[in-house]
Amino acid sequence: MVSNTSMVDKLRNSGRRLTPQRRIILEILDNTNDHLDAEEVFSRARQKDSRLNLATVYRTLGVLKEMDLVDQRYFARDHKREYYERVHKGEHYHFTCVSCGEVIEVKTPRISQAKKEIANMTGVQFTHVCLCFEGYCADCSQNENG
Amino acid sequence: MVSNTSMVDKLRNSGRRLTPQRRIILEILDNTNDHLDAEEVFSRARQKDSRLNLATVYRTLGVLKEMDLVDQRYFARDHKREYYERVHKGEHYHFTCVSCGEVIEVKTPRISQAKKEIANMTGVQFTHVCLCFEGYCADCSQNENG
DNA sequence: TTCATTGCAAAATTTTTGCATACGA
DNA sequence: TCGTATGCAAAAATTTTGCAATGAA
Repeated sequence: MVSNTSMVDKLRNSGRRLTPQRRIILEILDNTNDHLDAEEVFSRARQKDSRLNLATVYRTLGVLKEMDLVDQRYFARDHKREYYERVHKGEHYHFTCVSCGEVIEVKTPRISQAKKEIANMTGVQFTHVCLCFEGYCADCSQNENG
Repeated sequence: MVSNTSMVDKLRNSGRRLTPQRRIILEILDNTNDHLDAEEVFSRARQKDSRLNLATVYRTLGVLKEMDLVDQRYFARDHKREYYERVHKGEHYHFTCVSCGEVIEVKTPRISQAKKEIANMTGVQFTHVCLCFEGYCADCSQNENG
């Protein structure tokens, strides 16, 4: 299953254990392009192990995030809910259509450019950027309004 | 009291009422440069009217946001908590120091540049961008690490 | 007078935590 | 074996909602 090996090693090398529950959650995240929230991960994981608990999902996602194996993001539509995705994709951001709810991944060099410039001018040092775009996707733009 | 008049007019013109509670909340937001969350607005408002309710604060902030009188933002430190500020400032974003918690306002043309480019390339139409920067401020950068 | 708004309390939502038990290394 | 991880249930934290009462226009 994909490059699970390195993930497994990372887990083990950090003194953590690879439990069946974690294996299930890792596999779910590895084999989807969707952006999942904890509840959705939970519901998919439950199909493989009906005793798996929501708290375990939260704890596992926390561990994976801490190890930089997954990114935790927010989307515009429901900003308070956390979504997770594997980190192997390059730098990218998300655009959420307020009409149909579609999430589009967008790439732009402007953000890291902004970071560099701000860092130079102010002396700050970035560790993280959280960015979400919101608006109408191309389809909804045409169909709904001008 | 600053440009309260226009705000008051806007409220009234939209068929809404200017209650004492709203007057208090408007005044608080108008006379501070701090970034306040609902709880903080509530606590300041309570000093002027001890019967004012937290639900009223949330409802009022919702109304003001809907009317574009205040911006609702998220900061890096506690991303789930909503903060509010008057909109009369120009386009700007926030950098939160993960070490000392300071919030710095930053300006950059790169974001609207990114929006234009993305819009041109994909046909999407932006309504909103939520962005927060996180890292070490200049002081903490020097004192803590390299 | 009328309908938007308030206060209050209760609910909703999402995430976290305590603790005894289970199990991976 | 030993300490990390799990399940469960209960708590936490933030925001929303129902409803009767209030009060701005």
